[in-house]
Amino acid sequence: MAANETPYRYDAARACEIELHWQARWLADGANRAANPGDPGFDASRPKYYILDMFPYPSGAGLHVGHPEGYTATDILTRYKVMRGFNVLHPMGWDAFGLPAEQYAVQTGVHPAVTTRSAIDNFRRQLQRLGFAYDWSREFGTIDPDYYRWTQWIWLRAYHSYYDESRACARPIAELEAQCADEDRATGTDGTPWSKCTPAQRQGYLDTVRLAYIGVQTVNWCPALGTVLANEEVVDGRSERGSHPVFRMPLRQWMFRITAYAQRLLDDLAIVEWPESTRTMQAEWIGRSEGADVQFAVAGFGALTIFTTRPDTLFGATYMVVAPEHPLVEWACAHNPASAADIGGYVTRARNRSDLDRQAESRDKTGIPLGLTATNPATGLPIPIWVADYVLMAYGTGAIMAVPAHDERDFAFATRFSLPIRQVVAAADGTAFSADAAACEAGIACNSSNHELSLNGLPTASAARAMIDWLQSKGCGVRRINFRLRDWLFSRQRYWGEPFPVVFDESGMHYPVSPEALPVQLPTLADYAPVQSDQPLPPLGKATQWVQTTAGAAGVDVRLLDPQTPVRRETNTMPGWAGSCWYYLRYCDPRNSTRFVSKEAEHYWMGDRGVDLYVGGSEHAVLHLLYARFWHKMLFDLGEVTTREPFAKLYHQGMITSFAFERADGTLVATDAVHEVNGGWVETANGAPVTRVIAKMSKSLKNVVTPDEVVAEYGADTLRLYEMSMGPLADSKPWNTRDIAGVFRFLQRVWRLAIDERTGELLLARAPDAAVERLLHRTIHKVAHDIEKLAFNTAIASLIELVNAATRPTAMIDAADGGLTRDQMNRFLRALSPFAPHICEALWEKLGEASSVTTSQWPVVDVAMLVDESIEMPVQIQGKVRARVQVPTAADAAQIEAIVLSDAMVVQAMAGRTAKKVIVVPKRMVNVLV
RNA sequence: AGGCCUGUGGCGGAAUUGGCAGACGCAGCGGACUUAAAAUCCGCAGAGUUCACCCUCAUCCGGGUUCAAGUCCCGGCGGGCCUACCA
Repeated sequence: MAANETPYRYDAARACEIELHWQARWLADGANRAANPGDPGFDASRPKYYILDMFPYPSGAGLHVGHPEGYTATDILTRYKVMRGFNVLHPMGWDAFGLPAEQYAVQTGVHPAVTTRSAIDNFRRQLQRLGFAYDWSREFGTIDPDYYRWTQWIWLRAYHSYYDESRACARPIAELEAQCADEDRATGTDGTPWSKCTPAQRQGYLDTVRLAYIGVQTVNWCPALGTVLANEEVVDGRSERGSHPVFRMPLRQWMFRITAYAQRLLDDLAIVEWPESTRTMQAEWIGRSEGADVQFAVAGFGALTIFTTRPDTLFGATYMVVAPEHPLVEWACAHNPASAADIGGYVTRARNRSDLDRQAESRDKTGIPLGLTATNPATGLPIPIWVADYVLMAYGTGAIMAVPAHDERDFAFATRFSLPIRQVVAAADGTAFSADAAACEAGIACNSSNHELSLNGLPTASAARAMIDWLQSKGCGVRRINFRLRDWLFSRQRYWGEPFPVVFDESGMHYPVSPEALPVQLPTLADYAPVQSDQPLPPLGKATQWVQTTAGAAGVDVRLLDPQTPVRRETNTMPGWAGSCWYYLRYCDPRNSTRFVSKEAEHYWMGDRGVDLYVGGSEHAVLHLLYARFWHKMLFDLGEVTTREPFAKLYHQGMITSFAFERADGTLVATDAVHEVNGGWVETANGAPVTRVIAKMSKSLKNVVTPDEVVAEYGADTLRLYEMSMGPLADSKPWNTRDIAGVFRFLQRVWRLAIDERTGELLLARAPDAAVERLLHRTIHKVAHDIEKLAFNTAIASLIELVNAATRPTAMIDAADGGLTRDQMNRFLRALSPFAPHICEALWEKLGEASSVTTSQWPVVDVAMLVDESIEMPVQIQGKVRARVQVPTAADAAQIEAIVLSDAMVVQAMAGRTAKKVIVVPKRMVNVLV
């Protein structure tokens, strides 16, 4: 009965029908295609805008409602910018190589090429079902040979380049080779002139300067994952992914010399419009510190060099510590057989301890004396040298001078082993030095003089300068800037990644594959499982036919190697980050088969400052965003791109969380094990009360929501609108299924405003209501303003207010009464369309408009409609609101004051007292002080 | 341990950045329509107080600046994120 009365209602079925219809049409019409310069239909007079979402990694589980949050935001902005006359590039693709896909394949026994493709298909289906205005003609995946061909090409560009410190940019390594030959430069450790060097020696030298180089490094080896990991992928001594233990071991690996770019990566954080927190995290990761290298003489050994940020405390250095891996340790054992066993024992224990264990013991310092002394260059006194694992080989020089009086770690160590503590800095505020804690703050140097130098009385900064000057004059120290950032380990012992375009001959020398021979295709391997072992064994090693080949077959330039030469391919693969380092460039020109991106397309879409808006999660604040910046800067130096930075403006959407329930003991309960009892919640099994808390969505808590289920129940427009109305884009917000009904009802009201649910006929007002017309102008104005601010929640609130104001009461039978006129409806639909494009298309068509609402112009606002003739102003007496007065909008402060003081309510509230002072803020408020 | 962010009704959140706290939505309550319900429409709705009006109190707690503080400053408490022996 009821259904018959309103057969044209906007319900889930109708929403879905409309959405599928328009999604198919957009795709068929190429509605969201962006034309490149030179393409038919390209309009050079329009400004460009490049809006990018972070590359999704398609997992087998499909999308959850967190994914579309950022995508909906960028979609709204895209549609808005298009209506504003911009050429908008808004692409989507897939980051599909890497560990998770491979792990999933190993678990299921289905080849990653298969599982990845089906995951991509599923992601694409889900995204298209939400009606996002991506230019799907630009879609690609990192696993496409047409794409990774260029990933390999960029790697080769780095391989063929070195960092010219004098010019602070990357240059072709051929230039350096030519210089070496011209000058017959002595290279390497033994000083052999270039002309006398063997090819292997020359290559060895060049490998010390290449941007993509091979070298022996202490790496993070994760036996459970069967691969090594980058520093960025290791958290608390465990793998970031899967949380498996990670061990340190030396290995010959491909690296990127990202450290050459440390200063520029730091400096250029100033020219990007990024969240402060993200810039801070990158700056801290790069970790610049200023200080000095200081040499301490060790009898027999030579100089022990340390790095310190506090050269001003050199007089307080009472002992030294080297890392267990430091060469001095081995030397000490060789020269002091008596204690060699003890030292060796300590070093072995320290080395076998994973970083995780070191972490667990945290402040409990361990160490053992080396039985050596060094001479403190400032005091001339001998000080003992210890080995301890609180000093890290990878930072600085792997050795420190210990100043226990002014360094917490050294203080803890000195206390533990009863080493002397010598104060050399006095607190600036005169606080006396206490022997139970280190005083690390800057202060005034004291007890710091020898017969040539006195720092006494100098504040820390100038004391440090004076000390460095003195050390430099004595030739035993030098000013130095040190970075925490280390070179980027770029090899993985896994199958599912880009192969390196490089081969080795029998002597172990490496040769690049020539660019024309790219891509080096990843061979199809039936057994791709990682080998769990103590030693890294790349799975590609099993493809013996592929690995063992000839220089000619591998595509090595004949000028480098005779085509018949037997060579072995590199069996490591690139890490998952490789593909995402440059995908934003490929989107500019995704089908180019002769260049990674045409100069013209790159120049047009990247413009002066790169991607205009980049939206993605803050979890990539360091890893992806640092790597991509590094690649971009290399490409910039090599003349391949035109901007210094890839992403001009970055925005992190917040996480969508969910509810879970917590027992009295703090443990969590799955949502399906709880039910609501008059306003509270109890655990179904035992009736015990539980409290609702906010938690991450997880399978175990049964609180994961997928877009598919929401779309089925309400439609895509409702899902989009709900996610945008939840709160500020940047905040983390809990999903509350109950709230979705609110925005769904809003869309139903929009529909009902335009359509008679009983007949399906248009409902349009005869004449515009003046108040509604004013409100419409204000709404459109506010929505535009809010979209530019990415404040979608408040934009939606104002659209709701407008619809509520325009909604005709049920009792109003005549369709031509109330509601919106055709012209008003037209403008309203255009303003709503970026948020809920499908329903707007359907109603737009009902209005008789021929083309799509998405190609219409953003409605024009009459600024005269934004101001009223008179406004109500609150009047405070003594800071409390006691009255409201109506004043002309144009009234100045004096006129307002006059109106206020003559107002009956005000007079009454003042109770005969006289105004001592009247503060008038036009258009805001009035405060009368009596 | 340090750094950054954050704290507003029963709930998600607004507040033009110092100017009427609680927009909008959820949940709730009342009314109209209906035989009834659903749906819809119209209202109410921070707390206190003898309907209402008024008044008082109210943006985690305590101080401060100001004619005026959710907003700025100082101190404390709670929540979140990041870093964590980096010399």
